[in-house]
Parts: sequence; C-alpha cells; structure tokens
Amino acid sequence: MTVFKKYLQDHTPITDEQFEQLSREVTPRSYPKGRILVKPGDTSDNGYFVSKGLLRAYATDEKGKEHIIQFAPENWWIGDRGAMYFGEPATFYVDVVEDAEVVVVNRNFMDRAQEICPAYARYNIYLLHNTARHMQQRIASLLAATAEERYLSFIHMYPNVMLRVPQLMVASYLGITPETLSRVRKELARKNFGK
Amino acid sequence: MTVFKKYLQDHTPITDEQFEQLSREVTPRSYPKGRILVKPGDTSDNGYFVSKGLLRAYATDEKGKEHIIQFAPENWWIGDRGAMYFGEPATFYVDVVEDAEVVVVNRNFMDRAQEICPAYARYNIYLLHNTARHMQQRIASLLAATAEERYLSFIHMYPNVMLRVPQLMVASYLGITPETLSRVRKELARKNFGK
DNA sequence: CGTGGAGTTGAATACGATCAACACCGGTGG
DNA sequence: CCACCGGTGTTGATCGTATTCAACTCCACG
Repeated sequence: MTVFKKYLQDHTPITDEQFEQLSREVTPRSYPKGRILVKPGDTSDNGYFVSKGLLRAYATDEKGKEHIIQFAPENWWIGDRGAMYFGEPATFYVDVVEDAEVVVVNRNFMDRAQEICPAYARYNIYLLHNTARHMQQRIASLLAATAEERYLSFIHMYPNVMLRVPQLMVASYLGITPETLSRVRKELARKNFGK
Repeated sequence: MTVFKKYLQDHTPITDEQFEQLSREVTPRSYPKGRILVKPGDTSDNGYFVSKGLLRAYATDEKGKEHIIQFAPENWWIGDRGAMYFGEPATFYVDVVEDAEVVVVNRNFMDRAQEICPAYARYNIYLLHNTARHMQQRIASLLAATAEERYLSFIHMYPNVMLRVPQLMVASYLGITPETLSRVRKELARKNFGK
C-alpha cells in the first residue's frame, strides 16, 4: 500500500486526505506464483496495480497455447480492459508469475479518482497515450520484424522482465515457440562470439 | 467542419460557444489521394480527424515494405502518437488513401479541449481505453491466429474499410503478402462453394 | 534421491515469402 | 477512339523461416 501511495504521489499532486478517501476504494492483496486472478468469461471489473512481484496477461488459442499480451512488474497496471472498463466478459487471463503484492481497484476507483483528484485524470490520459504508443510499436514490430529483431528489441526495452521470466514466456510474448527462441539465442551467441 | 462539430456534439455535451472557442485551435483541410501528411522524423504535433475519405498510418521496414498500423475512415482520429502527444520525431507515415477532408488539430487543441469542456476529457479517456482494447486484441490475433483467421476477423470488424482499400493494403494490415491474401481468399471461396 | 518443468538440439514438416509471369482493368495521351 | 501504361490482383514454382514432434539434459524442489 505504501508503494501504491508513493506511486500516486510521484505522478500527481495528491494530498494525504485525498489518498485516504481513495484508499477506501481499493484493497491490497498478496498472491502466490501461479494464482489466476482473471480468466476469460469473468465479469469482474477489477484492475491490478503491482506493488511487488510480476503478473502477466495472456490469451489462449483453441490448441491451448498461451500468447502473452503484457507483463506487469512493479509499478505497472494490469487487467482485462474490456472487463475493467467496458463491463464485458474478460477475454484474457491474468495470473501471477512471481509472488506478488497488488492493489486491487475497480471501475468505481477510476471514476472516483478523477473526481477527487483532477490531476489524476491528466496523468491517466498520459498513461493511456503511453500504452497506446507502445502497443502501436509492438504491432509494427510483429508486422515487420523477424524473430531475432523482436527478441533484441525486447531485451532492450524490458531487460528486467527478460531476466525474471522463464524463456518460454518471452517466446510467447514475442510470438514464437520456445524452441525457436532457443535457436535465435544460440545464433546470436555465435555471431557475437568474435565480440 | 460541420462533421467535426456533429462528432463532438454526439459524444460530449458541448455548447455552441465552447465549440467556437475550440474551433479557433483547429484548421480544416482537403487532401488528395496519395498526399503524405506525416513522415518519419517529422516533429509536428498534428493530429487528424477524418470528416470524409480515408487515411492510413504505416511504417516501412529496411526493405521499403509498408506495414499498415491503422486505417482511419470518417469520424476516426489518426496521427503518430509519439509525435502528437510526446513531441518525439514521428516513426510512422500518415497518408491519404481516398481523397479526404480532415480537421487538423495540434497538441494545444487537446489540452484546451479538456479545459474548455471537462466532459471532453471523459470522452477522450473512453476513446483511449477503446483503442487500447482494440490494439490488444490485434496483438493477440497477430500472436495466435493464422492468416485466414485474421482475414476473417478483419472483414467482420471493418467491412466498410475492407471494401474501400485495395487488397494489398488489407494484406499489409494483416501482416501477410498480397499473394498470400489472394490465395487465402481463393481457398475461402472454394470452401464456401458448397454453401 | 526422483520427479517434472525448462531449456536445448535434431529431423521432418508446413506455412507463408519470394520471384516471376500474366490477366485485368482505369486512366492518359496520341 | 484506341493504344499504351502502371498499378492491382492472380497463379505457379521455389525457397526459407519458424513449427512440430521427439529425445535428451539440467536443475529446482518435493
């Protein structure tokens, strides 16, 4: 919870009193690795702020293969947007990759936050533009780049995540199989052997 | 411009006076098919509302191949988010697919719109969540679905766009070559021949 | 210990890309 | 009015990248 407060204070001029009001709308929770917080079909409007640990969102195809949409380490938000914001049944899973402490918020929190603290609305818009921009770039990279290029740009963009999740999840995020990622890494090691 | 006014009125309770103020910040323009409005490296903060016609945003790879990020028919917004909102050099092209009438807005417009009309901030957030949700689904589909599945979901989601742009642009949007799309269509026609 | 998940490697396969040829317009200019 | 032209779409043959399936190693964890 203190992490959450610090996060808010870092990004928006929120008073202690305002935080008090807001914190009534949220519930801090701890979840162990492997716990599934959201699954397709769920109709909860929960969103999750990660204070500690690492979460992921993923979809599964008809063959049961997982495809990772997003990782969320400390100070990130995660959730199924359709469910959180639009009240639709969720289409993704959200689960815990590393034992996590999260702050659970619901739709009401987001509305209240904007009333209570107008500056929060501005920051929220900033955040949304930012995620939109990153998703655009990811789309561009899925359309244009090879497996190797995508891998390099991933380790450049999210070096910490890269070190904290198993390789098969990185592969799933990149849209390739674990075997292919293994070979890509081998090939890169070979290339860079002569420095 | 009347299209733009109607668009705003449809989505937010804006008064004529407020619209007057806002319209000072924007400039309506007409552009012919083929005109390039933004190219990588540009540092303008222009965004475009499409009143008529059809625009697209695309990136090019080192081989000069185009990869379409987004189509924007009537009543859609388009622009390079990094340039519009973050003041970075653009990374995408924006050009005109069908002779278009657009309303050009800049960063200042977006800030002013929120001051002048608080309800606009709410609608803007809604819009951002919506585009984020759609981009997430597109990412999921690029990760999980075959060429054929992506094509079917595209014509289901954007039937009008599908009819208005050349096939090679649809292919580019789907992340496949025009040849492959042609074969996918042929195969679908064969399958559905027996109804 | 031993068990199961993660990572690696190999061989065969499949899907889409590439290269090339050609048909089909729609527009332009002679 | 027609000949020409460039861009679009189709089809075929070949190629390449990543997938699939399988076997094996290596740990972390019970």
